[in-house]
Amino acid sequence: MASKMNYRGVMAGRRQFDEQHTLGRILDVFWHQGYGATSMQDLATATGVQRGSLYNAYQDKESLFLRVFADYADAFVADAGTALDQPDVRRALEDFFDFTINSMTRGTPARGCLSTKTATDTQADAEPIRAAIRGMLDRLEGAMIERLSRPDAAGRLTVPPAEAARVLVTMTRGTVVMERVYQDPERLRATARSMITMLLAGHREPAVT
Amino acid sequence: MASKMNYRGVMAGRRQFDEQHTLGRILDVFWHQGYGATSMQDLATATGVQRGSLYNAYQDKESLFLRVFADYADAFVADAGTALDQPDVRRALEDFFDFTINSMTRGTPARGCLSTKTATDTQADAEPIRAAIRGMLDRLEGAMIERLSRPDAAGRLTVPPAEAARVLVTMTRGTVVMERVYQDPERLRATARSMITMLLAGHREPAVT
DNA sequence: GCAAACTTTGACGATGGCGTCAAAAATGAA
DNA sequence: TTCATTTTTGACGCCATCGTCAAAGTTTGC
Repeated sequence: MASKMNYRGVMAGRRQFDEQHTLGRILDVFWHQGYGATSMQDLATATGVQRGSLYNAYQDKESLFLRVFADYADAFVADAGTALDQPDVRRALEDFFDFTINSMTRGTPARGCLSTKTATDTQADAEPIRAAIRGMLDRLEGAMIERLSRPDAAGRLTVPPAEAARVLVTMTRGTVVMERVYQDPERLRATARSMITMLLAGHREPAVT
Repeated sequence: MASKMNYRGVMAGRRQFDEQHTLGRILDVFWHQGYGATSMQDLATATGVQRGSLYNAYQDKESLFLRVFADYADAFVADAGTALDQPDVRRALEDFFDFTINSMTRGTPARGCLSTKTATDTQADAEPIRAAIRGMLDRLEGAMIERLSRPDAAGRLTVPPAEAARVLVTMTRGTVVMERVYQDPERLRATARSMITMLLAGHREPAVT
């Protein structure tokens, strides 16, 4: 039952580390430091798992990144979809931007946005990584199109839903960059509100309840 | 007159390299590789100037970056201002986005946007660097506010000039990220046109001549 | 109970980065 | 002419990273 250790303190045979916990830590390190600036040693230190064990379990840094990025992307898209699922369009879009802004300003120092950091990281230009980011943004755009196509939104937009969705997704990427530069969440929210006003400037603005 | 070489091939006494040419090369390397991923050795190799000479002339990597970034920012803001200086607002904004898109898609592979790469580079988080980026974006925003405040624009905007300027600058940053991910300049231009339509959706759209 | 498969560990050599330094030589001012 | 200044060069020591590997031990299946 109880694991024994050999003369070097080695326990072996089955995986010794809690995978969920370890992957969570690893996501955190990538998120804060960025893909390119993170070494396998950084991950080993942060998790308490030896470098060799990580190589053994996950092949290499790229595979490990893709593994944790998938979890990150799933959670992000799901939460964004939840935020968008509001009866009032303006409210839905505000919640959407609030979610993205809160996500990137969390942590000390603020961790920023993993997908954007990775997208602009010259050391993360492998095709599988870029494909993963594309996949996430495509899903995000899809969720946005769905929301903007609902009856309550359609008549109020200054451009068609598909165009609007692309603008909004692009805008969230810009917001991420501005966060890095100005470190001012309130400023980001204000800019997001301006964006929403532009989008909904078209027609019949309902009274705010 | 003619420089002589010592037994090691050394020429010394005055600066041996063409500073303009060297700084141009260095800007290019930073632009393509990003600040964090660029080593002093990379710069030495790219310019043909020895590592020690670069240290001697420019102190360290950060100072060198700030030096070439200043030139880059000056040129970028000036060219953006030129693009904005069109009689028709829509045309001005289209030219503005065309300029930024052309700037980032130039080169093979496309070099992207230096300020955005740097803003999201975790290894470029020193305050002087962040201040330099802020300075450039502030100037860009200023030029945009100026253009949007002209009589021909004021009446057509769906939000006030200062708000619109901030949205548009943020949008250019987002465009940069989308370029990295999708590598499709035409897509970027289409998104920019949608953005402009949203902004100008307010009132009296003049006939296109 | 035995053998095969798996995990952990520490070490290996190669590579490359960093910032510094002294030697060598050319320049320009006194 | 002389001498202080400047520039270039190659080498220095230190440290981190990389991917791999064999040894050791545990677990599982037979």
